[in-house]
Amino acid sequence: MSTRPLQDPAPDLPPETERDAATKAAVLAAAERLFAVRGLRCVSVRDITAEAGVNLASVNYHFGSKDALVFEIFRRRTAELSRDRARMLHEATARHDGKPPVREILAALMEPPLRWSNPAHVRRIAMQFIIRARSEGSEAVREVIRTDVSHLRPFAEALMTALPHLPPEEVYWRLHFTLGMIHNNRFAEFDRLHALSDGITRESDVDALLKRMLDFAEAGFLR
Amino acid sequence: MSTRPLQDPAPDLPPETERDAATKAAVLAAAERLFAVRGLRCVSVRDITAEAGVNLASVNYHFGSKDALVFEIFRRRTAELSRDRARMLHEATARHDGKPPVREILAALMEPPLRWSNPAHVRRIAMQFIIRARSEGSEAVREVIRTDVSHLRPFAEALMTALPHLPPEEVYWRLHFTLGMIHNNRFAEFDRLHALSDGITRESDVDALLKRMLDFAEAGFLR
DNA sequence: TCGCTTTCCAAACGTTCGTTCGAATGCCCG
DNA sequence: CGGGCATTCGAACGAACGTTTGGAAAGCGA
Repeated sequence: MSTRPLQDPAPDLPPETERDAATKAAVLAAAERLFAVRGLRCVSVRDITAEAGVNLASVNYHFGSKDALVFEIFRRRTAELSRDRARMLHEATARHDGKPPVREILAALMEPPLRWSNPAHVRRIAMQFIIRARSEGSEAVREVIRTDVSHLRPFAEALMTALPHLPPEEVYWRLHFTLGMIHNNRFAEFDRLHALSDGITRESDVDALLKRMLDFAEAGFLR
Repeated sequence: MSTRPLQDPAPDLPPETERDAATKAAVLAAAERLFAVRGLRCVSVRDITAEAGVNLASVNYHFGSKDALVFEIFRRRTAELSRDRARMLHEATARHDGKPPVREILAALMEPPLRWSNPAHVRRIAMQFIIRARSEGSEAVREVIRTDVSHLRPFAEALMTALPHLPPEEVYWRLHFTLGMIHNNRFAEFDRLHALSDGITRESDVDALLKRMLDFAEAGFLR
């Protein structure tokens, strides 16, 4: 941890090994926020630098290109999310002598992104950005999503340990279905659900939603 | 069925009440194909008109704008998909004296988009376009997705009839999870699953995938 | 203070895009 | 045959974009 001053708009984005670079921090924070709210396509480099109060050329100077900036934020945030998930899985593993039950494995997968999505959470914007980048990102982003599955491996293995009678192929498919459930928690989908149910579904209750998702997915795994 | 000539590149897109308008048909077919393959953003009006062999101004003349063209294709295709689903639900309802079991309701929801995705299916490109438009579409497209839930109503009601003991709220949420599973069947997600499982998962087997999805979702509903 | 490197800045560049316009063309009906 | 209308065409417009550039400013070790 370097001697970085506590700044309000960008409290934690650029920790790494950089020396100072307040400009870089401002760009990262502004870009993440704007991308999360408006979408990657509808935010220009000019919007970002204006919001951050820095020069137009800053993005290309510090990050190389707009796509590289998106990639950088995406890399940082997904790494952090994966760390949260891995920590929860690790704790569950420790609690159950190396063999956590299915429900706790699934909870480690679901809870971090769900908590991040909570309006009160510090990572709410970050979560929204991740969701945006997943579907609107450049080829490089999609490449990472497609090929980097290292963070999912421990979950697949834990599930196979918890379900030794189940063929691995089956475990992988059900994990795929579960990820689909998780990735579907976007604003537009919640709105649609809200319209369908005439408003009786309230996604703001994170704990209730988590319980529901766990019930559904656990039943699918254990059936 | 009108006396429409069998034309190769656009066999069925523009049936409606138009008189001739081969140009419109060519634009629709070319646009759908290009959008599906490259994405909405990476296809210009020039690409479309060049592919269709028509003048650049044709898109704006016949459809008003590029976004309106996207919306038109999306509207046609989703309407057709909804018709397929409704037909399956109707048949299931008829088979079971007005009270189809959960599994058949879910099958009516899952099977059409899954079949369309099959490489051999006529609607493969259309399905890929729908998926693209769902995430990359304009505000108008997203508005329709968010607010038009009329096609889902019969499914929600059928599920509530099949599960009278379950609170409606619970039914809506589980339907939401099921839709998440369905929407997650994109190329990128299959590739990721492929990478994670070292290639033992083969999404090309539609029937096996459908059975797996039904097993998973049915267990979640009946648990 | 000097010299060097890093960072910042204003301005512009060059490209791509969706859209528009006016004339030309084809087509149908009287 | 001819007038009227829908369609097609080539061409250009104007705006928005990501990126580049060359010089000014600032940080910093010696």
